[in-house]
Amino acid sequence: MRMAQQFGRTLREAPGDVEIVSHQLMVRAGMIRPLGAGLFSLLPLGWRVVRKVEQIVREEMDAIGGQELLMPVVHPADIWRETGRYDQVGPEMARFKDRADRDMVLAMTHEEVVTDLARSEISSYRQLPQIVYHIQTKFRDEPRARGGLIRVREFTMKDSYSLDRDEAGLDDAYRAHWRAYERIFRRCGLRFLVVGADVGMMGGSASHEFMGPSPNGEDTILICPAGDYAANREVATFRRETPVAEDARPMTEVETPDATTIEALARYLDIPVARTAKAVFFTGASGRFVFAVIRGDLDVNETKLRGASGETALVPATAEQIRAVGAEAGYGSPVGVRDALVVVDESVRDTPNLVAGANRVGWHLRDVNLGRDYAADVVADIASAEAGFACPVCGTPMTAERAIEVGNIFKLGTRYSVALGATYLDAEGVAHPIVMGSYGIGPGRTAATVVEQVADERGIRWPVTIAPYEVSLLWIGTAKDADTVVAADALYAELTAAGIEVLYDDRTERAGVKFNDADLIGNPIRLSVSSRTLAEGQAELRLRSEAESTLIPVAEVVPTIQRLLAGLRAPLTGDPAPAV
RNA sequence: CGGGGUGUGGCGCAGUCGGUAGCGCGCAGCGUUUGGGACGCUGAGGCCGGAGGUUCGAGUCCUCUCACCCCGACCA
Repeated sequence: MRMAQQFGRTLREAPGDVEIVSHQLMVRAGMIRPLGAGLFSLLPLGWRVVRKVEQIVREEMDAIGGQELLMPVVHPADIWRETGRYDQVGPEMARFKDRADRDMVLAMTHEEVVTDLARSEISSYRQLPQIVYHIQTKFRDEPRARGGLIRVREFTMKDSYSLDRDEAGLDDAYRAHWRAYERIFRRCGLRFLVVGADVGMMGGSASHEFMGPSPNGEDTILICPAGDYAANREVATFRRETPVAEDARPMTEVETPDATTIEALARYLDIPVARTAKAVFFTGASGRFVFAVIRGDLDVNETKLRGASGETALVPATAEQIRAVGAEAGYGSPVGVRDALVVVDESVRDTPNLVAGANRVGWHLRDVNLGRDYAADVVADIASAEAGFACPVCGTPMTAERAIEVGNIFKLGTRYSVALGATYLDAEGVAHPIVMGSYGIGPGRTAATVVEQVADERGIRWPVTIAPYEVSLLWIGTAKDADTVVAADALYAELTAAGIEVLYDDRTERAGVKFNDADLIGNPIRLSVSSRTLAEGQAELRLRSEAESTLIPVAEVVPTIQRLLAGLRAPLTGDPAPAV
């Protein structure tokens, strides 16, 4: 491609409201342009990158037996009503009516449609297993889009679905996807981790996320440095300390003026925060009051609490709701509360004689004990894991890292096939629901996450596998320097003929402008010629990832670049590196 | 949805006490320059997010509204 003809220009400065590095660089490099909140056009340069990611995804999905198809973006609401998600999913699903006043939705995922296909296409165990996938637009009306391509409202997603006879088949499909995803992200040059995750609105029995570590990530993952464990903080567990061995003492009241926070309380009574009990109040989606109790040094993890309480959603309770169950904000404890689901963290079960609220302003209770002074409806792990907490497997203190979710895999089981009646007949003629899995990757978000990881102060350093072009070719000098332009034109033709992807900066610009744009756009190899190099019959070669350049004879440009490209590709694809 | 912020030419910004809009970059033309974002001259380009109000007069003051960004809530 000749840059003089390229649609979309580079910018010296990013728009003022752009914050994160991938967003800035992709806008400056002329790869993306905003249309509205969370809505982007992909310009030719950016679209090439995303298409390359998609192509890698296709190849790896095909390699595990996936069959590509295409499902609609617009769905009748009825099919979402059949699975119950029409009411379960909130305003993040866009809804509208067609001209005949029928309720319609914009697809935010495709379990319903693929299950509908399965119930009409699959009738026998002989037709299973199957993996189908598509790369299709999704719309999720996020309450807050942010970070360029990291969190958008409209995006394309590769989603695949496995259809199996039984759990063992699902396990195979799940493992196959796991391996395929590892290959995909490795080929994209992404640094990533696989972590255990929450199943969320998808339902089902297991889920893992593929996370690209980045300070701009929206998720926190906990990692065991010994390599024994990695999980999203939403679900991360940790090894608990051994229970405190201590006889229960009689409960007594103590006046604690102005001690409305755990810290203030511990200071006032001169006790460790770990000897206090903290109460946190929520109203569940069912309308039930959820009364969570946890030791003062820990925090409640809402995802875990949701699971333990059986509620699909939790919102903080209001002061009136808190008083209605007999508690008092700031001085709350489960002692004497009514009409509430009391969920107690294991830490409280394992630590006797805690200081807890008296449900009376200015008063606390000493030596409160679970079972004697109040009852728990549920005792569970509802604590949030933090950096430094012990690995649940080996006990090593874990580290916490921010990361971007680039892919996820779910074992769905039979939730959708039962709801929609997608069944097959086994060899005995008995009907069974199809066992399903669903698996997603966001190619645009993957590309942006790579940028987050590889950017330097000059711009992007694309891995060769997903760079918009393999080579940036530029001539240095003036347009009147006809010989230089002729030589560069010839190199462009020669490289292109050899099947090498070249972005040719044929513009009449000064050297600095061309170098800076090449660094910004970030193709892995830069080749430049000028009257100076040509006088020696040479061209200058430089890798975007390195500071040093070398001169090579013009006649050897094509084989040299082919060798370099193979060398850059090898560590990403697992192909053998060429002999040097 | 709560809190904070910003809307002035394609991009980055200034605009004081209310007096009829400016700078840098970019863009077009000409000339000089030419290996890491050159210089000079000339020029094009703005309903100051929108609506209402106050005023002789509003980019500037008031009210409402819209959009975008950040933090939080939320979220596969």
